[in-house]
Amino acid sequence: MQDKVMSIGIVCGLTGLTERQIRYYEERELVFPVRTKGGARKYSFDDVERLKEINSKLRDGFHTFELRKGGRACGE
Amino acid sequence: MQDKVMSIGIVCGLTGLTERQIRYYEERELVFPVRTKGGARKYSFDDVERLKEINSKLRDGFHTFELRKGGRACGE
DNA sequence: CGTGTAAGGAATTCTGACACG
DNA sequence: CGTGTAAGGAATTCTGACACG
Repeated sequence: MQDKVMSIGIVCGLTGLTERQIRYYEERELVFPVRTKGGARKYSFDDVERLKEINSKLRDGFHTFELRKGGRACGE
Repeated sequence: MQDKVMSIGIVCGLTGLTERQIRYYEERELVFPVRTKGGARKYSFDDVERLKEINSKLRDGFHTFELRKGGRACGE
């Protein structure tokens, strides 16, 4: 489930998020897709779950920097 | 594992096969990827295993029509 | 802050065909 | 038969920016 094999389009379908949101969460260092030679992002099923949780927390009022893993104990 | 989420490029990487081989196996009705709106093939991890086995059998001397599942026992 | 969009480019995938045999 | 390749087109994804607030 940790195989980074899905392109962003499929992830949008599985999460209901837009490409913009998914790329932004990466910019904020909340998810870490791998890149193909061509530069395309590849995600795992675990990433999909993580993305759904991130968006859920944001809708609950959290901020991206509060969701960064490895940080201090926040909204877990 | 049956989620059809991988594009052919990733499948090539996971199986070691070429796009040509993968598309040919579909043409011979050995694997059944789903299609995105744009027409791109999407495969599952199960498909990846199946593809590796197909290629293995072919290298053992079998022919594509002999690898079709639900083959002759069906009797049309 | 988190997300939408238009813009142009680059990488990916598609189909049908010719080739070898 | 099973697979390679060149060809042109269509769909996908990328980045950086402007916008709202």
